[in-house]
Amino acid sequence: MARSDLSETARRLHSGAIRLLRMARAADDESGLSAPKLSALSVLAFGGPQSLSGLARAEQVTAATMSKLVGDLEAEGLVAKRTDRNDRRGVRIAVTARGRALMEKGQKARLALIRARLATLSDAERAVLDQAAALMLRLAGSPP
Amino acid sequence: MARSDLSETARRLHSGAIRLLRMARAADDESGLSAPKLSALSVLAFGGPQSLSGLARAEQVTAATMSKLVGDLEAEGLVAKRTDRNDRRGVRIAVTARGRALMEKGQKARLALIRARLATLSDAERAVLDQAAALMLRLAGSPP
DNA sequence: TCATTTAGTTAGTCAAACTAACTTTCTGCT
DNA sequence: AGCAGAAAGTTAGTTTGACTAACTAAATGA
Repeated sequence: MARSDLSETARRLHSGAIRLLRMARAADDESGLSAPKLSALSVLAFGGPQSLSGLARAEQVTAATMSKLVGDLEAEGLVAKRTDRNDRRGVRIAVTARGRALMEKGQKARLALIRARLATLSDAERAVLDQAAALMLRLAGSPP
Repeated sequence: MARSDLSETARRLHSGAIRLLRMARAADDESGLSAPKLSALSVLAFGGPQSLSGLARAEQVTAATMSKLVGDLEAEGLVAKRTDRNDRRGVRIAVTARGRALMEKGQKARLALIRARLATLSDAERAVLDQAAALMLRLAGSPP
């Protein structure tokens, strides 16, 4: 593949990802939670209880930002925060059942949008996207 | 493809797109412009001069938000704004040479990141991503 | 023991998003 | 022609989410 083809693929991939996420974002309003909140809940739901700084790192924001956001989530009963028994400087943050339910609802709506669109494709096309998803995660340095 | 496979593909595609864009965002700081500004400049650079409301629609924000942002871009000499001769209620906004240069620089940096990652893949894998990009644009209802 | 580092919180600031209110211009109907 | 309603854009006010700076408490290692 020539250099210009690489650039073209990069450009279209970038553009495709942006548009796909914009489309999926339309479903977020239903949960009544912002994207940052949903995202943090998702990290907790899938990764289990975290320290505040761990959560901030996962979300690529500062501890100050995450401290505020977690405070809000706690006030809304979506996470529970308590002193870390192994290191009393820190806290452990866990998602509550309510928080998990809301997060799953939000995610379900988002994925339903994508899934409905996927259903309009052929099996071969879907297989392409399946492989591409794994490649994209690899490109970004994340585990699939 | 079964329903659960569809959901899994949707989940991984969603996740892959998020991570890919997060990775690409690392390059944005170099241009000294925010993502919203770069995005608006991009729309103007590729789509030609626009009305303010057209630009707001393309970026999926309100006219108020875009009015402020365009005001800033104009102050920075990156766009030129003038009354629309055909409808004096409105304005035409065009990217300046300076704005275009900055936008292209920013985009170049972003795509370079993706391209470098693409270079680590096999030809077959790249072909998969190329096809996937077109499919993603189709899924999102955008022209490739 | 103590200097340094780490974990988290709070205050202040800024950008970007929204809504509301407003002015100007356009459109279409009477 | 006149006018009501709609469209285009601007400004003010508010909220959220991001950052930095400053701080306290706890942990670490010399």
